[in-house]
Amino acid sequence: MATSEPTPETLLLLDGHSLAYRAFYALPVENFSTTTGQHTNAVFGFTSMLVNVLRDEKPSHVAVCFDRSEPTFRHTAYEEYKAGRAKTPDEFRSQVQLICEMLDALKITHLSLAGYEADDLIATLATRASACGMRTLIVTGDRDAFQLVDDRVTVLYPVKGVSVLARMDPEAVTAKYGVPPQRYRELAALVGETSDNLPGVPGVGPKTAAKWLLAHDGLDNLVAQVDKIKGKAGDNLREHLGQVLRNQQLNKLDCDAPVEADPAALDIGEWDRQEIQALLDTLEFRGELRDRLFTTLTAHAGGEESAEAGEGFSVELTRPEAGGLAAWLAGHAHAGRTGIAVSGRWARGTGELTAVALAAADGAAVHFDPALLEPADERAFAAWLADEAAPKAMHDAKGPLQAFAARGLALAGLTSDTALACYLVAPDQRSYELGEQVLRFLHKELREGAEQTGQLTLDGADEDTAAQDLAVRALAVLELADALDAELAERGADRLLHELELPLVDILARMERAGIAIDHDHLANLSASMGGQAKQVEQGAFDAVGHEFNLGSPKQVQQVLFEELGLPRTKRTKTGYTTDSEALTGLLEKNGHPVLEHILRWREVAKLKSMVDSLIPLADETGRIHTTFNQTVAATGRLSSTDPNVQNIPARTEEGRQIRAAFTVGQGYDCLLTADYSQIELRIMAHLSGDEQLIEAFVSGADFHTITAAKVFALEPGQIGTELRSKIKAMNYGLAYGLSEYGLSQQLRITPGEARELKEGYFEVFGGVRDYLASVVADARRDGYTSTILGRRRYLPDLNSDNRQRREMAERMALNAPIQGSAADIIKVAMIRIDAALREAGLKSRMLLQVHDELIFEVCSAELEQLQELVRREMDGAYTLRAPLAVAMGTGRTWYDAAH
DNA sequence: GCCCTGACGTA
DNA sequence: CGTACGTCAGGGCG
Repeated sequence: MATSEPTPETLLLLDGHSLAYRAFYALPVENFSTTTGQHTNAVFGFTSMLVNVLRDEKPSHVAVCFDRSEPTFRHTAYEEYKAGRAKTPDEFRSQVQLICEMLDALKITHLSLAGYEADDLIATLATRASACGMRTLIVTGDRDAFQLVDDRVTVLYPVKGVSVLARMDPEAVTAKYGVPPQRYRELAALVGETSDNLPGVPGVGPKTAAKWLLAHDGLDNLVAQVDKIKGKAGDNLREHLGQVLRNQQLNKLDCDAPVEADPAALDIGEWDRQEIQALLDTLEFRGELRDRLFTTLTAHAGGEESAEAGEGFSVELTRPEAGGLAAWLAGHAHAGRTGIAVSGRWARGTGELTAVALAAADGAAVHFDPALLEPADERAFAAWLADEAAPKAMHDAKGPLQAFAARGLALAGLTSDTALACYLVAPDQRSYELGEQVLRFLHKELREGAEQTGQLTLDGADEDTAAQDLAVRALAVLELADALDAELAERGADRLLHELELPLVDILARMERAGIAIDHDHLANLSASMGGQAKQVEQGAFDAVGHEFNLGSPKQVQQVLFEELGLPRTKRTKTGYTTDSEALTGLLEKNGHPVLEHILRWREVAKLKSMVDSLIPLADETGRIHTTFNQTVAATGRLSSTDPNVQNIPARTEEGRQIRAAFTVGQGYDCLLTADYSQIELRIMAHLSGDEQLIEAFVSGADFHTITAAKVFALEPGQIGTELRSKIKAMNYGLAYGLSEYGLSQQLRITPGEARELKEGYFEVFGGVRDYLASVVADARRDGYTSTILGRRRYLPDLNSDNRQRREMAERMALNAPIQGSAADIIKVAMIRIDAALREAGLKSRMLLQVHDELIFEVCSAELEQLQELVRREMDGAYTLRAPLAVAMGTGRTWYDAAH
């Protein structure tokens, strides 16, 4: 297909089911599934065909027609119509809904009509379009549509996979079938259609049928002269004549179906890029797949996103001589905001710069190596960079900030970080790569020079290209920042960026730079002792089964447990049967095979040992480790931590907690202080629900789970034993996660009926919580997103999925996101307040780590009391909840000792 | 070497 | 069939 000129007034009609079915069988389903098990091969294939046709044919009007489940006149006329068809696979049916969502997002009309097949709707619309002078293109895998082909109507028929379409115009139909399109129905009636359960004349294929139709000038005459047909085929024709006439009646498409839509009204609307992004996210179309789809969509679909060639970023790049940078800064970098892009490396609280590009609002750009600057330029750059009054934009600034800091440069005046802004707009994305966001929000391609020329160049030219690319990135960041400011203002998230996430960037950078001291000897001792235990336990496992095997291999463990020892099979996983600790503990209780204990114990020790061993080499020359906090990965608004992850250091068991004893106070300081919010998520749930009983339980100040249990069971708090308390504790926490009755019953080892009673009893007392939780989901379903107390949104399009698994998953996310997200908001506010207060007070003590609801400080003992008072004040005051925030603190030489 | 899976650590 | 993460080891693929 090579049509490239736009053809005005072309109507594109697609047969939704037919094409989706093609895609479903053409694309291997195992390559197209989401983590929730939703298959997406049909969605992908259909969308891919759609965008290809949009790109190649540039229609002015589009509609997609779908079949309905109700019987049609064909079923009434012939009971066996389409009988014997294999039942539509479930994996297919759930995808049709997704295709409709995709079409909704693309603002493409889709329609269906009870009693009619998609083909009839297509025939009707095509007929109407012809009548008003439009051309029609029909994309379908159903050959019946060939009867519609004429000078104005063309069928595009998929011949291979989802990418090759045959263009069936009158000539092509005639060439393929030997009869013109208007005779195609007659041919099909003779030959039959297996998929519709319409048998034809035995022994008669398209060749014979065409020969007959040509020789007798059509089916009517053929029927009239049926006695003259010779041979076995002739006998068969006479014998099956009724069937042929019936086929002809049934394969006629209805050109006058009561379709409301008018072809002229099917023009392509402006589509919503947020919606498309969100949908591509939930479909988990990523990597090459997503790029291809989205690039095709953005570049060619009729929406607002066309990235037009040659309309990219034009920069006036200068590479300053000595003294030139100072002059450039004076001339360009004060009036408006300046975009900054850097290249270099950064990790673990430090980094190095290899190049910096600055782009000013006037299109002027400058590129330089900060290591090669003249002293005057260096001073000018440092002063400008640290100037709060010179506004700047960067994309993912924290890493570059570390690299600046390593050169002694400080950055102030950051008025946008475009990665953070994108995160606030769409927190569910897995990547915020600059090029993607530029395409999405600016509808431009961030073409890198190397890609553009596609050839190897000499070193000097490479350098120029790299400089040009970096300057383009700086300009792109600048433009993106403006676009995102508007985007954020629209959804009321501008304060979230400017007052929360942006101020946090530098705080996190300093926490990363500070790192935390590690007691190497303690870790080495732990490693040795755990290594010894692991060996011993491993040997015990070998003795118990009579041979060696790899305890770290779930596959080998399955082999040993279920095949060799014949233990009862556990819950299925994708590839076999689970050997997780819950399942093995269950087996142990039932069966008690000694190897089970060894496996469980070995896993415990091996896990801890590997954590210890991974920490040791991360210490720098001063014995501190420096995590990296990621501010844009958790969809709820939390931070995450990597290399190492300091947010999953063991706390549950005494043995695990020993690792915390290796996190210790460093030189120049006297102890660590930990401060955490007690039950912050439950307090938020109480606050958001406004449930007076739950709020009262917190205000009373006594043990929360005991008080709530007393209320539920109508007892005195003193009468609540551990069992009742733990039941209600599970309820309290479960609610915030969207726990089901089944899940609750599993956890408490009670029957689902008892879990139901427990839940009902709970809601009798805490009805406000029930109402709140219900309204969260209902509101989110209506609005498309949830919100935290500070207005942080999470978009959950799956709330309207017709796939139960996906929908229920989205409902649990909707229940949890405002609670977990509000907690994240609050501790971020607290960190900013604490940081400001520390500076204000001129304290040397400093914040080192954040673990979701806990902050860890390194303290000078002379400042301890002042610090405690300050931290408590700022954490308590971070937000006013109706169930007031409560902070618990502890101090000690190590993280272990500072527990409280 | 890369990617996925299962398992498991935290809040 | 309870949310949010990151890491590790094994194992399949190229």
